[in-house]
Amino acid sequence: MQALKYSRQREAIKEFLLSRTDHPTADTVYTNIRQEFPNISLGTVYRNLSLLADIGEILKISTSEGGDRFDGNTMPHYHFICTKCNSVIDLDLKNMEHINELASVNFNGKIEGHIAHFYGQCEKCISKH
Amino acid sequence: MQALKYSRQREAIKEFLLSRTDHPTADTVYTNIRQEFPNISLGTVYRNLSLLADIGEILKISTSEGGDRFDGNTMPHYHFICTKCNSVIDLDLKNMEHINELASVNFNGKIEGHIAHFYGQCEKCISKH
DNA sequence: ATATGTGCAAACCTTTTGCAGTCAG
DNA sequence: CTGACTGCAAAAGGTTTGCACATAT
Repeated sequence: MQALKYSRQREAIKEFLLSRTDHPTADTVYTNIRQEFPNISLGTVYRNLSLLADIGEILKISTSEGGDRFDGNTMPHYHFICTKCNSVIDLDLKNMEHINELASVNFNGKIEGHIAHFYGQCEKCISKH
Repeated sequence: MQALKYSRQREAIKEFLLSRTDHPTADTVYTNIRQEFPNISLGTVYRNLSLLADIGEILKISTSEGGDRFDGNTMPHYHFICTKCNSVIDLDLKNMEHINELASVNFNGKIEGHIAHFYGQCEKCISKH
């Protein structure tokens, strides 16, 4: 078991994510945190993002394009990902726990959860036409 | 526009995927195709997998653990991913197009589709306890 | 003939890790 | 004091790409 000591870097990363709703990448976190901690290393950013995601204080969002995104909002919710600009936007969609049961029909394993991402074009990209 | 010429390598890759239901990685495809084409390169495998996915003849499944998986079954369907062994299994779950409309409520972009992956433990990993 | 496909190898991008030193409890 | 955390740099893992040659049409 790991004892978890305080670290200013970790707090700053968490604070930063709470201040944003645009689901930054690890590199974006790194670039921004460096304004406060010029010597922080990318490795430390990754280690803390992993740790925070493991203990449930942030969410890690795996995307097909580019790197993973991180979310300071840990309330269960779904994401929209723009296929043009790759921006990740929160959706106002209630949790769909029931689809786990639908998926369990005729399946001989144990389904414990799901992720769902919605794709299309975001408002900005539509208007850029 | 690209003219698309026949290639034995590409056909072999497509055939291989059609013969499997376990959603192999690019590297698994490479290893197996090499039995028929000992000199094929990994680059060629990636190029053809991308091309086939682009023209809709195979599906590319992005996972959070390890590399992408590929599926010769292009019928719309959902996948279960085991959190222990990372195996990817087809689910017998009818298409849930309607959740796109649910997600569109209060959203100012255009939702064109979704992906959903279910997580948990597969039958084999449960019995390995 | 010529555009597309291939093999090879190098490059790329994101993420992880080993190490020696630093810091919190 | 001790284990957790850090910066650094190297390495890992998966994927893409530039090039010269081969092949399909």
